[in-house]
Amino acid sequence: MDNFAPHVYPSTTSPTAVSSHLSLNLMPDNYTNHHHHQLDEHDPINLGLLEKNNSSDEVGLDHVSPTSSDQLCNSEGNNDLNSASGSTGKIHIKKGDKKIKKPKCAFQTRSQVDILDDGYRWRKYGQKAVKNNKFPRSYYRCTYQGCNVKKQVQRLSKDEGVVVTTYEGTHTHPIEKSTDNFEHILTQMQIYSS
DNA sequence: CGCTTTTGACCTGCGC
DNA sequence: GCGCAGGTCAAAAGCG
Repeated sequence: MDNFAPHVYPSTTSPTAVSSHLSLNLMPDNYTNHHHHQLDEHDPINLGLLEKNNSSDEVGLDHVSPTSSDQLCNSEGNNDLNSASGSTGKIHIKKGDKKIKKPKCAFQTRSQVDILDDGYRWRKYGQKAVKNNKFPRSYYRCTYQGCNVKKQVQRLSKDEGVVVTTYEGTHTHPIEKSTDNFEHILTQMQIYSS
């Protein structure tokens, strides 16, 4: 994993705040109208998430205190979502090509359900067992034509109630469902967490 | 029938 | 160079 660590945004105990974070970060850059404070790398709480030199080379998510419930986002890098593996076949990145970093955001939420309806349509394309985690990590891709946004969903083994969703890239299209769905998400979260 | 999920194989990068 | 771990592909199965 030579990926840069995603920024993990603080998911809060307040569902409303979670909602706002989701709606903010799931929108493509050009849909983002407002800014909020992103935790920087000097934040001691997030160092564990941002540093890669841990015993586990996971993004460090397992090292996060579940109660801290963080949200990380790396918005630097290139937004060229089609460059990773443009054509079919097993070619991922051509040898010699410059590695292009995509923006990555990770959300840590406390929920019984792994898949949060964020308004986009996703197709699962893989699942892998993760070291030091008894739960597998699932890989999803946005099904919108031409949109190469990916996300990973993983449950923490240290706290089964915590789900980490990592978004990679930015959507090239508007959200497909009403953002009212966030209300539903939050309702679900509240139901399950009670 | 078309779309999604499952799952094993394959590829790549990194550390030793 | 080798082994490990993460990420992706693609065929088959499942489902509405």
